[in-house]
Amino acid sequence: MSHTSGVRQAQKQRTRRALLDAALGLLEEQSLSSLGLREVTRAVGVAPTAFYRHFRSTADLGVALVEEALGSLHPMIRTTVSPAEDSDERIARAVELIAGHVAAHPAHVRFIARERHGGVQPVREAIREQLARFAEEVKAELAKDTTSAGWSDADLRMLAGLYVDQMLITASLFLEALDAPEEERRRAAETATRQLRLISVGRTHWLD
Amino acid sequence: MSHTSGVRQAQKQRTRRALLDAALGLLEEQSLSSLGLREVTRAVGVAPTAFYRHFRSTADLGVALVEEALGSLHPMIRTTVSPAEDSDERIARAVELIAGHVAAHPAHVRFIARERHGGVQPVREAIREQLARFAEEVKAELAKDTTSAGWSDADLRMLAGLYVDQMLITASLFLEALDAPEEERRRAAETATRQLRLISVGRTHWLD
DNA sequence: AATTCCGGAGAACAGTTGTTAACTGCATGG
DNA sequence: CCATGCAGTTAACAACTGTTCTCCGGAATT
Repeated sequence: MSHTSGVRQAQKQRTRRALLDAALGLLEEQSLSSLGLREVTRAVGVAPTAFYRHFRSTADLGVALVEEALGSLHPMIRTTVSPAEDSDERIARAVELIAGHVAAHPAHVRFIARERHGGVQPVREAIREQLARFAEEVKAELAKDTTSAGWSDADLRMLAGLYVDQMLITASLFLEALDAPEEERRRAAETATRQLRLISVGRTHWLD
Repeated sequence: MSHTSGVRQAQKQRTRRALLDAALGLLEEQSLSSLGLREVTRAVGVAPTAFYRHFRSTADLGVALVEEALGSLHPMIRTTVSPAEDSDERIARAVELIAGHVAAHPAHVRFIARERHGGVQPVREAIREQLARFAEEVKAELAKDTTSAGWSDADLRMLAGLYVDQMLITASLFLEALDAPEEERRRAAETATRQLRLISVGRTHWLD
């Protein structure tokens, strides 16, 4: 039987975390396909060979980062997309939630935006998979809404995909405005809100 | 006076083209920040130092690729977004046009999608600038449309941005489906059409 | 208390990288 | 026709890369 805790495993997890954090930091100014294994271990202060005790390659580390960045985000979906009395209020809440997430985890957001179409296939695949799960969850939530009565399955899928893509666009918009003066950040939120509102309008008149 | 043609300058342009093409080819499986100067010259069959006769660095080459990939695309905007009798017909024409462009220049599209949020700042900047120009042109075209009567400047800007983003999303969707069976490509076109149609519906009911 | 297990260190490997300098050959302009 | 300009070459540089093998110390197991 393998103890889940213990001095040994705890220390291992600590260096693993250090590797992930160091990589995430280095990835703010480059992309994964140019991230060197030695570069990461040097930043942590550990021997290059120690890297192999945790990851097969930097691509492997990238996949782990994807799970970390997106895996813990699923619970957020339900509360965001779920129906509310006021449509505008739900939109405002969603925009605020995205803005807060970007401010709290900018490196994670940058990593996803960068590697979604990046040069490392397994990582692209992992992101695509997570986003597909997101879309499916959004679709399931949309199906509950009374607004979606009479919608075809393809229509629901289309709208869910649109929402997921819009979420990423909004996130990367906030990311660009992170270090900018507050006025620009306000304008970003304004734009995102307007766009979501237009989609919402299109939604309510879809079956005309 | 410097002759624009001549055996000398012609040969220089030929190797320059060879460098750009080789780089574009190599960038199908990696990102710019990991693209080596020697890698490019080796692919062309030229000495590494010859690279410097054309570009200061690989980032510089990247900027040149951006101009090549997006610079020649501006004339397309007007004809695509310009008003038509039938809205659905315009949408279908736009989707077809994007699909055709992706099929004709897949490497260019992949490059833009990859480096838009990639690890090389000057290239990101160049892409951002070109896309901003696109958005402005789309906005100018939208302003002419009778559907946009009574729209505020911020509303027009929002919609133009939405269209530009949607164009990129659609392009990268087609890109993923390029080597896939025809049925998947058809579904991609279907989804893109539906999404544009929903935006169109939202547009016509915006001022309710 | 003795033994196994295992995360990490150390050294060495062949190969790669960007950049420099000094060169060569040939089209160009006077 | 001769002198200049300049795209491309050759050689060399220090620094870097991923990966292998061997080893060490201490926690975990018995």
